[in-house]
Amino acid sequence: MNYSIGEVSKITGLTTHTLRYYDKESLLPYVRKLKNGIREFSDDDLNWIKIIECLKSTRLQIKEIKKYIDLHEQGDKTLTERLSLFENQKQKVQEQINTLENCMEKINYKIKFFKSAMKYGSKNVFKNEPKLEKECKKLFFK
Amino acid sequence: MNYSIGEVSKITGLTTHTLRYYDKESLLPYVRKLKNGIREFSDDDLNWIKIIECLKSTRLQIKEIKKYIDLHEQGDKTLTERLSLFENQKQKVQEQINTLENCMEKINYKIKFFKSAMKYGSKNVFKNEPKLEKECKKLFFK
DNA sequence: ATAAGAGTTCAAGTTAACTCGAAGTCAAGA
DNA sequence: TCTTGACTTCGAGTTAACTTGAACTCTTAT
Repeated sequence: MNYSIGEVSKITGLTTHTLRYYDKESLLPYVRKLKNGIREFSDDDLNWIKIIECLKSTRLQIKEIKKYIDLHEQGDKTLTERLSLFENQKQKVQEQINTLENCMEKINYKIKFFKSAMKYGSKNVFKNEPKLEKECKKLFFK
Repeated sequence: MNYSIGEVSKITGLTTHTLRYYDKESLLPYVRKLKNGIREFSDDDLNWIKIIECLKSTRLQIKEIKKYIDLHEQGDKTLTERLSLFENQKQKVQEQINTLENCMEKINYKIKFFKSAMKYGSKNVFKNEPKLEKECKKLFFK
C-alpha cells in the first residue's frame, strides 16, 4: 500500500509539517518521491516512523536517530557500531524503567496515604496505619 | 541535619543556580531562610527534592509539580484533588512503562538481528534464523 | 475555474527547563 | 585583609523539537 503525506498524517497523528521536518532531517530515508516531487509513503515507511517514535519515547534525540540511520545506510560494515548503539540504548531504557518503577512505588504509597488521610485526617494516618509509616520510611528515607 | 545550598548541590548534583530556580518557582516551600537570607536545607528538604526528581522523571512539568505543592499547602481539604492528581499520574507512568517495555522488545530483537547479521550478513539472517523473521513480523508488522 | 492537496524555501516564534553572567552586597573564617 | 560562599536582581542565551506562517508553484478532481 502507498500513502500520501496527508494520509500518513492521519494514521500517525503527526502533522504534515512534522513529517516534512523529519524528512528534511533525513529520518525517513526510504520515502520515495514521484517525478512531480510528491512523497509516496509505503508500509515500510510507516514502520520506520514507528521505530522513530519508539526511539523517541526512550528519549533518544533526533540527531542520534539520524546517526543510526546513517549507519544503517552504510551497510553491514557498520553492524558492530549499530550493535553497540542498541546495547547502549538498552541499558538506558532499562534505567528509565527502573526509575519509573521506583516512582510507581512512591505514587502507590501516596495514593494509599491520601485515601487514609481522607478517613483519619493527614495527621492521624500513621497512628491508624503503622504499616504506612514503615512504607514511608522505606521510600523517602533510607 | 542542616545543609547549605552548596552542600545540597553536591549531594543532589543540581547546581546552586538550579536550586535557587526551583526555590523561586516555589518548588521548595519548606526551605528555611536565616535572618541573613541564607537558605538552610533540612533532610526533609532533601526528600522533597527527591520527590521532585521522581515526578520530573515521569515527565511531569514543573508547573504541575507546583500545582501539587500548592494543594499540599492548602491542607486536607485538597486531599481528593491530590488523590486524583496522583491517580492520573499513575496511569501515565504505567503507560510510559508499557511503551518502554515495548521498545525494549524491539531493541532486543535488533540486538539479536545485528548479532546474527554479523555472522551471516544482514541479507541472510532470515534464511538462517527463521525464528527471527517471525519475531520481526510480530514487532513491526501487525 | 477553482478548491484541495501536494510541493518548495525561509525565517521567525514557541516552550520548557534550565544556564550563565554581571554587578553588587554581606558575613565568617584563616 | 582577603577569600569563600552565601545572597540579590536582572536579563539574556541555550537546546530540542517542533510550529507557524508567508509566499509562491503545480496538479488533479469537482
